[in-house]
Amino acid sequence: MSAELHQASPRERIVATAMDLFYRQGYKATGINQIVAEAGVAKASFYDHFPSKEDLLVAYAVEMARRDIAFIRDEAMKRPSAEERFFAPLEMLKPWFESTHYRGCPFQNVMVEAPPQATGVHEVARQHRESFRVFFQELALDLKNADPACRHIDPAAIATDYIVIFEGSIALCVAYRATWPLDQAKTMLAKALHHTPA
Amino acid sequence: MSAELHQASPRERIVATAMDLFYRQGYKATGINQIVAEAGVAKASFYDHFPSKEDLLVAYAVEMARRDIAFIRDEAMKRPSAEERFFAPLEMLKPWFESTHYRGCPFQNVMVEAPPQATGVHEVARQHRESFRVFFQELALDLKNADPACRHIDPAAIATDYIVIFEGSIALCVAYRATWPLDQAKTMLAKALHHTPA
DNA sequence: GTCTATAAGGCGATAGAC
DNA sequence: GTCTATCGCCTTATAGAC
Repeated sequence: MSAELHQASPRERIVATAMDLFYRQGYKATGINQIVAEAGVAKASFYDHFPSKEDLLVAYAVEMARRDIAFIRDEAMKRPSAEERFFAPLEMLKPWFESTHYRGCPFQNVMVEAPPQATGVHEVARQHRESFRVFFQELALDLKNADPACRHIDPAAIATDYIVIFEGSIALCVAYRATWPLDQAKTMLAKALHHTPA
Repeated sequence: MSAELHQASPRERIVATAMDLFYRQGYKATGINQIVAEAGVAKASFYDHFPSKEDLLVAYAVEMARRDIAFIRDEAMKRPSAEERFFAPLEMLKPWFESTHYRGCPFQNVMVEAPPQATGVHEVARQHRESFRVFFQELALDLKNADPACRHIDPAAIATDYIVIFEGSIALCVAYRATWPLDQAKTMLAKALHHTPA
């Protein structure tokens, strides 16, 4: 258990531990025993806060979604130009993947590992993707207003393109254990921006 | 155990069972006990053919890759026009996802579930993606030669675009439990084909 | 090849004492 | 809240009889 978590509540320590282990090791590969040990809580306390392991998975997904969208928004908004903000989500992934050894998108992973009956988790993952699409649309609108060369773009259409390219490059980064798919994604998006609609 | 497998060798029955269960249920969710039971082989026979569960996972990945690329090539080559062949890989996924309840790409799933030290499986998955990229390049070249409107395209560049869009739409089909990302992918690729390079 | 039995351990989850 | 103990079940893997 890390030092900064020593004073947090048991529930917070459990969720914080799950944030780390579920992502790094996977859901099924992480046992309750390891979670309670690393969180420094008694097993009885765990089941006091979470009726089952699946409930913790939901809490994990909710918290991950919250942090993910908050982080990506904050980072993007630090960029000075609309174009830099537009590409920020892709730029941010490079150091993230290198530091996490290419474990990819937590929600792509959750879709694979979560039991089919765990509808709550799947719904959180779907909702999170929708949040991303909306954010991409905002970025595209921002760009449309700021850059005369992008005057003609359709923010909604660009956002849908963006999410397909975004997800695809993430999956490929994991497969190839490399970050070139992110550069590829950036190039493809740039082409989409300057493509004159038929 | 299904009827047609009754006369196959024990090893073939084991692999055939794994092809079904590893994909449908996932690797970690499928136990050796279930595999030997459904394959109709004794547990000792299983460990005679596969030293460990991980070895079966490698055999699963190899066989899945072989079938996958063979199936997609055969189906694509049945199409009469170069354009239909080019889009065939995307078209084929629609009924597949609907019939398998959106379990997505076996190799995206394997990447998530396979233990990190299972380097053999990860290598098979990476190689399979490379096979797809090569096939996409062949399709693009075919299209370039057949369609005067595509005279200007760069098959290698189109293939890289294709694989990013391909993987992305697969991941989104799983997330949204819908096939619209495949249509989106097709539209994006069509735009890429007719986009005049700068 | 088949069968049963079992080892050795992890799993999720519970109970009771403090 | 903590601790330990345990339940029942599952896991991968092995051993021995036929």
